[in-house]
Amino acid sequence: MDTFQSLLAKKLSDALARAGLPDAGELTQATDPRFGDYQTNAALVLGKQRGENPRALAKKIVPHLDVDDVSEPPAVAGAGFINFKLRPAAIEKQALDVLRNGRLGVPETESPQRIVIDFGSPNVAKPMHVGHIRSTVLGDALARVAVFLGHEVIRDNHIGDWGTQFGMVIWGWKNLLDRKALQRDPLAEIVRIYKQTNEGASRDPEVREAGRQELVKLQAGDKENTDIWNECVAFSMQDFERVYKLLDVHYDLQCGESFYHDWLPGVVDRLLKAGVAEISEGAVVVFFRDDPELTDKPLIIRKRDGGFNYATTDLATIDYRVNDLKADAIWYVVGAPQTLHFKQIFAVTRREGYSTDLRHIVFGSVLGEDRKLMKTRSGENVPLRELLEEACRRARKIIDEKNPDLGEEEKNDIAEKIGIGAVKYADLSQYRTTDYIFSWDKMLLLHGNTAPYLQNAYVRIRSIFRKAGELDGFKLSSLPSFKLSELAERNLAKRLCQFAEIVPQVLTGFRPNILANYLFELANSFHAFYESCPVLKSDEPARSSRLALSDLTARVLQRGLDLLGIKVPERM
RNA sequence: GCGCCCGUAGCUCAACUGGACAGAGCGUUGGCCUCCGGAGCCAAAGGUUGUGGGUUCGACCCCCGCCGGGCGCACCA
Repeated sequence: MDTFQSLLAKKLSDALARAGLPDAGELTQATDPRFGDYQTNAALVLGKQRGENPRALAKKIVPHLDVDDVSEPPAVAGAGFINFKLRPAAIEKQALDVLRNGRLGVPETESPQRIVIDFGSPNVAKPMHVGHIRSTVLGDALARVAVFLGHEVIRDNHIGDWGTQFGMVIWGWKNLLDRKALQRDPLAEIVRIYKQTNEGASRDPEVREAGRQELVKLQAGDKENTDIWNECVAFSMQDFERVYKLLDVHYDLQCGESFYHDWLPGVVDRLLKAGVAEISEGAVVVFFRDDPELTDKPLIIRKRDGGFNYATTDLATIDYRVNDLKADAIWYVVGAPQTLHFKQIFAVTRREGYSTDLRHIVFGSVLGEDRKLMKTRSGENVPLRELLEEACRRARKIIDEKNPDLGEEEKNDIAEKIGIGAVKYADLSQYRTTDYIFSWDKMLLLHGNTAPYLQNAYVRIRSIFRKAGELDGFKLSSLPSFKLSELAERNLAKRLCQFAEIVPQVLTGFRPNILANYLFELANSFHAFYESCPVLKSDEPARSSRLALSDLTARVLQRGLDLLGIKVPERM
């Protein structure tokens, strides 16, 4: 089905053709309600192209616009904008179409792709910390939106399970391990031995060398070291899984760096043979002499000592994703510090002739209240699991105050939905590339642009329907058409119709925050409607129409929040 | 030194990638509960978009120069 936007855009194209003008400009939601509901700058763009007066062009276009069924007569305004104001009858009809449409009117993409999304990527032998939250939450949301729009998505957790740190971990395991501590809290013990070994290595060259030897043995396939490595990976994965369960994040694939280990020599050989890479100062290096930005930034793919680094691994990973997984696109949801790295990697693959659509989706950092990278008091990274559990605890405390009569089990369930939702929403509602300051108080606020505010709007609607069921056994299947007599009703209905216009935009520019902002405005519109239009106490046909409007709001809220990976409670 | 990102109300952030008088929330001030959940609604005050130029019908957005902050630049991932 068409949205208002796509419908008006088509009608605009037709009108331009009839007026003997080329297609130009765009048709968008109005920037301000006083201009109407939709607007086009076609006349302005054409005016510039042809050196003609924009207002005169607009006046020439308007008579050719056949929009009588949806819009009041279009008006020329300002420098040459053409404004459209929707007719109430058109809103009623469109809202009904959306209500009956299983996808809430959201169109499927016309060019479905197979997309590998690389996000999360924690390191083994370290707990996940706040630094991982944006990648994980953002990547998951983008995956959900892409799936909903009809793409085939492979969520891949590129776990850091093969770094040089393993030499240290294995040496520590053999020399410092406390078995009892390992049983109590495996990951904490692994972190302890790693840190202690690291400190030892920085003082004592012999320890460092011993660690290096353990790494060499591991990479050569030594049985004992491989077993230790496997155990460390398994313990880490347990920690990750707990976090993923809390976050409701799931992967289709968890191919860590170790997965690509055997292919690295082949990658280097191939690039050497193809003349893409060359030997320089004993290392194998790719130079980008024709690229002014990278000309003085060579990429090492084999170190002087013969070892490979993560650039090599990333190249092998692209091979796998393109050749075996048949990816049309690969999205890397990875922090901004790696911008240069990905530019280099992408440049290499272009030189090799890959046509895959590679995107580095950067994001800003999570800062503490002091505007520095968020750390604990002692300067450590904040473990993600503890942060999430704290969010749930704080949510639980609020529920105890607001709604003490709920059962224990339900309270915990709600607390999890609110606490986790608040953390995710604080992240996703922000523009992707800006750093943001993590604040418990602001995040769990019950009003303002927060997850609890949106969840509350949903809960109020559910409450209406519980009551409706008690009163007269109301059933949604018997819905009549919309009758939107009040301004607040029409505003809400228009907003609901816009969901279909907003969702596809999330992927152009990878901006879940526009969906978050839309949902916030939707909740605003609903609350305004709720205040001024009684639902259950009104007479027919308004009553049924308002119930339908409420139902549709609940469904859009639920679906929209689901696309952000946020759950809604029935009560809170 | 070179490159990338950032600077918007007291605070935290938007602004649909060049559109109309730069919008929200928090906080502040003032209203609204005989009414479906007040975890709500309505309203007011608050701005030279870091700064100086430029491009054009039109600039928070693009270009150039400053100021201030963050990050990255050959063998860590």
